[in-house]
Amino acid sequence: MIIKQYHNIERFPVALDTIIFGFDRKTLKLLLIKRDFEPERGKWSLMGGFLRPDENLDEAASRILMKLTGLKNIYLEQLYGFGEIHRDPVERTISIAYYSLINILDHDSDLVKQYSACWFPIDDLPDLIFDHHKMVEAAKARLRYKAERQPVGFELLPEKFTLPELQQLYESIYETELDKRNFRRRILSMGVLKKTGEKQKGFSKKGAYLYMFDKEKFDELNSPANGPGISFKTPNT
Amino acid sequence: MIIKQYHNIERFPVALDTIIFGFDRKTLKLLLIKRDFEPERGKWSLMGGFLRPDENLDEAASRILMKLTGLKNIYLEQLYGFGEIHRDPVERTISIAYYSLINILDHDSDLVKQYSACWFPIDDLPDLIFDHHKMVEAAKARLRYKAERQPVGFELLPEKFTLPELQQLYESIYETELDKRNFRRRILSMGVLKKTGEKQKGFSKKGAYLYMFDKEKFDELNSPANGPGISFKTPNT
DNA sequence: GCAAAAGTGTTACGAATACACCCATGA
DNA sequence: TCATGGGTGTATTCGTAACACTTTTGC
Repeated sequence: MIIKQYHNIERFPVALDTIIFGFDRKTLKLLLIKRDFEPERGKWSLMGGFLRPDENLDEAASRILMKLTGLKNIYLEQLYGFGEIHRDPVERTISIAYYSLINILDHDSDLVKQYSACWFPIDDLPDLIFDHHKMVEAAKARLRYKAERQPVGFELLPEKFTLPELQQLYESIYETELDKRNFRRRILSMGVLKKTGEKQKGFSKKGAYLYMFDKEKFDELNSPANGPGISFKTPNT
Repeated sequence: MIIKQYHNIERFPVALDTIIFGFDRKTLKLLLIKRDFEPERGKWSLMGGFLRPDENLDEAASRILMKLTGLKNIYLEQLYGFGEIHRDPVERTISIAYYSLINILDHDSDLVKQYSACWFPIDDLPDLIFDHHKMVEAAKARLRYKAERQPVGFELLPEKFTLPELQQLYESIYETELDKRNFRRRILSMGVLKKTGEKQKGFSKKGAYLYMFDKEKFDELNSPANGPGISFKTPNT
């Protein structure tokens, strides 16, 4: 006999909440939405939604991210499952948190307006509903972990960027200042940056060289054959 | 108006599956159970169960671990949420995987018999049902990560243990051989081991000194005030 | 010509690695 | 007495950290 479903067990709504990181060439930011429904109407929250029967967790998170930003094929990674009994006052809900890294200039600002969404600097966030602040803390920790081993600029920066911008990004992530010379040496020694030869205009008088990520080199270095791959240690200076 | 539940959304069974690591002073092992119910009766599987309304995720994982091992207050950490649509052929189920570290000698062997459970060496596992092999891979990776920064022997070894035993454990986790002298230096330099003065009898002719973990020192070093804490890098030799 | 940001090299220190011999004891 | 596993020290290499001056150019 084939069983068609389990018996005597409870079923729960499964939510996906996404921490959306962006970087505007100066500050690391999160995209938050203002709730226009109860409970907690008017408060700030992460973008979220419920799992549907026809999608797996990654697909659901992707759909929810798309809904707010209009973006597809975005870096998205599962973070942690949150399941405190009263975390959602409406009904017992299990939430799987995801975090994503997007180029802040790419997103669809009409959609963002529609959701009364807003970018907040990571070190100056408003109060959040439910346990969303815990999710944000977990995402910050995970991003630091990830940045130690991969140049996260892949996702957070535009195609071409300068080393001072990349350094600025790392400084935001680690909430610390880095030494220019040591940072350059380390990041260049990974061997995954290509100098384009072009210089950035407009920002500084001298102008900084624009770089691109060399995805081929990166994939090569990160292939299983080459072990754990490149690494960028948590820096002190 | 206060809403009592969400509308027009699907609800899902939420399962917890636990990867149970043990170490028998020689080999790193996993505790698996033989399913005596359909589907996949007779195949091997991780110990699992469904979330109940009156417990959070950690509590549920704890209860399930207790059910098989008889052990309470065990190291248990959430790993990852698995939610492929057809991962469970009976019904769409979301599973949150946990891994736990136990001292293999502590568990209740009657319970284990009752479940037809069995310890398998980590490098010689049987086929597992559903996506349980993926869960095991994730757990192995996480354990390596954890062992880099904390002496996992806290949980996997008995109260008193020798350095050769601890080295054996690390060698199982990393699936590599380590240099005795370098291992000792590194592990002792963490400053979280206490030499008891006693020697182990029976195993080797000379006898090795027994050590204990110094939990106070460990907590001190890992307190937020002291930054990221001690670390044990992935070794080569 | 000067303010503002970009770019560059060297030294010092500490951590990780490689490596080989003596010690204690039970059989 | 000898076989087995336990215990110890040093030289070398490599990565990280600390640190200050020159270059370019828009104003």
